[in-house]
Amino acid sequence: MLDIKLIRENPDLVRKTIAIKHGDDVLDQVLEQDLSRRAIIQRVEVLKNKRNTVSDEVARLKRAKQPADDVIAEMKIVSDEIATLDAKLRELELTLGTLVDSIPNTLHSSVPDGADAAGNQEVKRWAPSSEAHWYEKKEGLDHLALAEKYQLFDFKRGAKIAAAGFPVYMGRGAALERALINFMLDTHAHIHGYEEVLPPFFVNAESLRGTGNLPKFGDQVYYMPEDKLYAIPTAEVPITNLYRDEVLTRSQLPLKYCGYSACFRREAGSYGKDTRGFLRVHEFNKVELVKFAHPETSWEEHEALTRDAERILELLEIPYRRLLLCSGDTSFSSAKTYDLEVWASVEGKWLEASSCSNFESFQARRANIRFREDPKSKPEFVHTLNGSGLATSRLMVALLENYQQPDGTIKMPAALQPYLRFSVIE
RNA sequence: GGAGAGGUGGCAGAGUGGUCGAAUGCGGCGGUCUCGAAAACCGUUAUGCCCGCAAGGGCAUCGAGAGUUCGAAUCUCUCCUUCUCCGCCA
Repeated sequence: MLDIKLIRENPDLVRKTIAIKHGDDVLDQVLEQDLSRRAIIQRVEVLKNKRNTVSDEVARLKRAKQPADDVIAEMKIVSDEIATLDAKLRELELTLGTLVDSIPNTLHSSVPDGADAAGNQEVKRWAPSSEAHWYEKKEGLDHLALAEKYQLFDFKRGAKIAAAGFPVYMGRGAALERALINFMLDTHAHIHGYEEVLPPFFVNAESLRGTGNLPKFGDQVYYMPEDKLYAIPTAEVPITNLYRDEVLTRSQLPLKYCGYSACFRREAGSYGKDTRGFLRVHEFNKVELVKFAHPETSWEEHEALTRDAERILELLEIPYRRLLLCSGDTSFSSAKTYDLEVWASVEGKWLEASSCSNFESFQARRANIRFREDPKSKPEFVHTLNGSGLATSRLMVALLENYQQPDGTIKMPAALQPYLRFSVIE
């Protein structure tokens, strides 16, 4: 959510942002309703002031055992008028709030212009060695064929017991998945200095609103109406909301959390696109990084967070590239986003495995997460950041395909050895 | 799932229709005293919104929302939540 004062004072900037991020052009409505809102507030507050003053007068008369019927009758009229205006104001604030909620976050100055994913800039490419062959399409079995050959995952039975897109991890596949999660958590917690959290996998509507998933992306989230709970699409939601409606102290910042969760996404409307195997599933596993940062250092923290995610890929020796998303591809809530894509050699594709964003105060304002510079100063909004560190599903595709040996066996990355009881899948 | 008791400022805890944004204590901040510190004493100590260049003024907020009333922390209803007991259960 943007600050209404920023919208009021920089309408051109906001109008431009809405256009770039393909939002609804609600700006004129917002400005108009903001004006009416303030006009009503001014009227109703004069009346309330009168009511308060006269009510004191009534109390004084009653104590003095003097009649107050005239004043009371007069105040009845004022009170009715207040009630009418208050109702109008409530309605107006509700619609205004919805409109403001639908305005996307403004972009950082370093974000390049661009209409869609084609405008994203590759800013970095990494491979275990500098040889070009890393990025060539390789012969061999793709991850699905490998999974079948070694019985690592069972998509068919997953579909039987749940639905399509809910994979079952079997045997060494399950062990490898678990090893990846533990390796990533340990690396972030013990080397990168994040505190580990294991959050609930269900959250309420207010939490989803705080991170910006509601109301705009409500159709992407699984909902259990009986309990009014939503299955989390990412651990970002529960972890960012840890400090919803709280005021932190400056000395606590930056707060850095890493957390594993299963992630549930309906992926409505994306049928038929990259749906094979692990490329697009309704349930997957992810280790998420979340930071609550001081506004002055949030951009440094953003670079550091992205590096922390990249470090995982480097330790696993999986080739990747970093993309700086262009203006048109940067998400609704984000001011700037880097995507990390891993190279899946048999698939011959770059697969998105991480997305690292700085939301500045956009989420913090929605979720009301603040800090105090010192004990006497006014609370200000923190900056929130997050990034996948990383999602296992896409990583698994790249890992299996890249580590496939000429003889068809799959070597396990050295970094995972402490977490595994086997060094090769054969 | 059933029964009962609660939710008040950073914390503890008074307050059952009118001078209550809210006693008191603790904590925090500033000061006096002191070589310094402690103690003691004095002062101060919420957030949001509206008007205003500012100084300042106003409105709202006692778990949330709705209602009764000229007037609600206080009365009514709904919801959330915490605790205790019973039942069920990994």
